Order: sequence, then structure tokens, then C-alpha cells
Amino acid sequence: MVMMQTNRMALGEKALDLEATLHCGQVFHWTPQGQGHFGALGNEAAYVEHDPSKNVLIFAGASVETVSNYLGINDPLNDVISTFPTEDAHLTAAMAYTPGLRICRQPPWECLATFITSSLKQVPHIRQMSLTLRERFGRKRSLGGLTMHDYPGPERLAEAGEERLRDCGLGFRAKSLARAASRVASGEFSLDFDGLDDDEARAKLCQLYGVGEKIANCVLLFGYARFAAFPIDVWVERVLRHLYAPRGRKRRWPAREMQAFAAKHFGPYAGYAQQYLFHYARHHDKVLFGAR
DNA sequence: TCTCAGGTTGACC
DNA sequence: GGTCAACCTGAG
Repeated sequence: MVMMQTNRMALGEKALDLEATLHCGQVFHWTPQGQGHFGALGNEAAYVEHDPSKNVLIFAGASVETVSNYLGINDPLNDVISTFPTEDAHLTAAMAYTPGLRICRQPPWECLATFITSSLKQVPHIRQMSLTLRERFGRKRSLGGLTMHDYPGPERLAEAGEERLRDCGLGFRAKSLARAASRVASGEFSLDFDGLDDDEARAKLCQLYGVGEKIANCVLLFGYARFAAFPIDVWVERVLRHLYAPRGRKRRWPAREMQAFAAKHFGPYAGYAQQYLFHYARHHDKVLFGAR
């Protein structure tokens, strides 16, 4: 057992599914460790564990504010649910499946960079690339005898250059990451979106090479807590097409219309609905979509 | 060996 | 203003 000084936070009535929250594809660097998970919160190594019997969060390496902010502990899930369409049996089922799934607040650069590398990759690959980038270019951090590297900032990755990023297994994504890192590091591209509404912020992100609608929405949702953002990846597209498509649109439903439908149907917390549906679909693909 | 994956881009109609 | 192949890499 790893020795470290831990703190505790009583969650009261707040639901939390830590396992799902850290491993459902929002964030990619956490590793199961003992009863909990070891990773990093921003620049510091951290450990988090949930005791469901007492509904207590046990953590080390970060302040209570940092941990609860990162895990979205204070997101008002009951209010979120109350904004959802009441007659939506699919969403109701998805929420019942993982009621404590929450949306993380990742540091914006870490979130942007990670999702730039996510293009056409599966979760284990994204995780592998993230860990390699951390190990090669991040700073080593220790906690209770465990070590973790923080996510390299844009300056560090810009300095590394495309070829060395390619060596981390990024493939064609290296060019996108290198370019984004240079633009952010030079200050030419600001990650401060204060004063921009969601559409403006999304349009700005899409100016980056290698960032399209899907990645921009992931960054808005997981890095900026813009809860109306609704990333449509192949899983969510499958969900929408199979379970929500209007008559005659099952086979052909333009992305633009699909996106508009999601915003209207799921409302201001569409991003939360997306996470529940995404997670549910990945664990019930045979039932929902049949053998493929 | 071969296909395909949690996307984006640029070329072509 | 829409369709379609190409792009790196690793896993099944």
C-alpha cells in the first residue's frame, strides 16, 4: 500500500461515479491504484478515491477546491436533470445506468492538446500518446512514492517540434499539435475565451489546424465547462441516428441538422446528456444497435 | 496480411 | 455546398 497523507471530503447527497468519470474518455491519464486512481491535477501529481459506502472522497496532492472543481463535484446534477426532456426514455435509461458520471474541468491547454491527438484513435491509444508526451516533455512529479509527469505546456511542445512529437506515436496528428503549440506559445492564439459566447469560442478553436467541430466541442465541454457543447463522435452519431432520427432521416441526417436537433432537444446541459448517452451506448452497443 | 478506429483537411465535382 | 480519399499507428 502506498503511504501518503490523505484528506477527506464528505459528498452528502451528491452522486459521484469516480471510475466512470475518470475513465469514460474525457480524460486519459489516470491509472487505477489501490482502491483509487493516481494521476495529475493540473501540474501536480494527485490521488483520488471514492468510498461509496460513506459517500466520501479521499484525496491527496491537491486542495479540496482543486479536486472538487476538477471533478465537477458542485455541478448541480439535479438541476441538470430537470432541464432534460422528461419523455426521453433513452436518456433516462442512460442516466440511471451511471447517475454519478460528472464532467471534468481539465486545464484548457491539456484538454485541447489531448483532443487534437484523439482524432481517429481509440481510448487506449489516446492514453498511450498522452502518457508518452508527459514522460518525454512533462515535468516529473512525485506523491507518496509514485511518480507522474505533468502535461507539457505549449512552449515545451512547440520547442520539441513536429518530428519529436511524431516519435511519440502521433502520426499525422503531430503536425496539428506542433502548430497549435506554436500558436499558443507565441501568444498569437489565446486560450482565454472570456467574453466569447459558445459559437464564437468554437469558431475560434476551429481556426486551429487539425481542430474541427467535434474536437472543438470536446474542448469547450471538458476544458471550459461550456455545458451546451455537444460533441458528436461516431458513438453519439450512432445513438442519434438509431434512437432519435426523425422519420425518414435514419439513413441520411446531415451533421448540421443533427447538431441543431441535439441543442434543441437536450437544452443548456446538452453536454451532460451527451456524456450519459455516450457512456451508456459504449456499454450497450449490442442491445442498442444490434450486431455490427 | 488486412481492416478499421471517439476526425479533419483539401481536392474534386 | 456536398462527397470522398488520404492521413499515421496499433490492435483485433
